[in-house]
Amino acid sequence: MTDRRINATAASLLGFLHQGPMSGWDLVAIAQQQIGGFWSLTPSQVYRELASMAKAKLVEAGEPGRRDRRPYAISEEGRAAFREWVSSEPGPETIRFPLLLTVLFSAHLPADQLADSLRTHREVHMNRMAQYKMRWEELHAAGETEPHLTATLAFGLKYEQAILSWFEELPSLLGRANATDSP
Amino acid sequence: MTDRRINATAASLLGFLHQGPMSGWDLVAIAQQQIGGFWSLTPSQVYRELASMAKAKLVEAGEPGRRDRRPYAISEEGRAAFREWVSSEPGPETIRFPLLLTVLFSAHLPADQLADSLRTHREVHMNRMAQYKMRWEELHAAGETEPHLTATLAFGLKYEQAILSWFEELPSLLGRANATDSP
DNA sequence: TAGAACATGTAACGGGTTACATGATTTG
DNA sequence: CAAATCATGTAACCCGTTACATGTTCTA
Repeated sequence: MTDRRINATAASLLGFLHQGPMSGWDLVAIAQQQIGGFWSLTPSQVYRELASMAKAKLVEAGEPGRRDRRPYAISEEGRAAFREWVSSEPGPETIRFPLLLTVLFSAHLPADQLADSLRTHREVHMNRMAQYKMRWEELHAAGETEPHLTATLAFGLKYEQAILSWFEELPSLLGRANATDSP
Repeated sequence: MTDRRINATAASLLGFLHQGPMSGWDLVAIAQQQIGGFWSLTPSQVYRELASMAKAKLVEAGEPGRRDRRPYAISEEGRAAFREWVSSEPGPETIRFPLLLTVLFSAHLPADQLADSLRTHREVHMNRMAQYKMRWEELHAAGETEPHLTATLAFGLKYEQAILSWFEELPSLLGRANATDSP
């Protein structure tokens, strides 16, 4: 009887709650680790979604434990809403990459400033790549039980690799003036 | 004296308006082609931003031509606001890929439904890749004058290639049950 | 015992999305 | 002349972001 379709962010919280009751804090942490690479969410959002889902009876708040941890449990209606969401067509992906706007319009920018930005962002992605690789090793060392986790992590690896590869060919595309590496 | 910082969407419109006055319709088209791959925007947004920028004197509306085309021209204040934006640090990229949520939670989904979604999305990306390749050829045939366009297009190619490569290794990660190709 | 990390929230704003309305021009 | 396409917009909603407030427990 859930007539209002839930959004993807709420749905992902419900997805995690299938593993058992969790607090907002737990959910932020697990979401950051498992879907952070392709689905960002902030603590504020999590608490708001939890509150609104509680109102809609999709989850039930338990008694606060130590440090006010308030565990939320998924309800039967919650499972139904989740099932409905997961079987609906996933929408197209959206990507918003400010750095690429900067690159496109970098004729209006001193060359060294562009190079700075590129260097900074490249480092961010190198770090992310390193993180993903570590996680990949961990998963495989642990015996590889969860193919879905592996599959999404594989996406992260491909994605970061593509970006790094782009950074590498950039200097030759833009001309050495904007090289990201030093002389 | 522009104390309110403009947002990236407005900034990109100003960026395009450096080429000369354009109507909302023109801007939607050019944005779709040149930044659509990493920065989505809708007609509604464009018209709203134009209206608000006109109010803030960053652009000036001209007389409507045929079919009510109303050309907007960037003003001196607009150039200043753009310059300020382009020299500010570009923020981190955000990506939201609903299909990956579906994959992560696909234990709650019949295998054939997942396979359907995967096939559909894979085709979308194959088409995008084909588009990008055509555009790449066009640019190079035309004599390669604009390195920034080339650079952003190169990103699109890398990105789509990464996604396609991910689709290809998916069956082996998820087990043949969810293969995207037929027997 | 002070400061760091934990934990939960609220309020407001901005902007992305969706749905809808309207009229002009072109083409079959 | 009817239908398709071009072109501009408005209104409302939802949701992501940011800033802030508050109290708790751990640890150096």
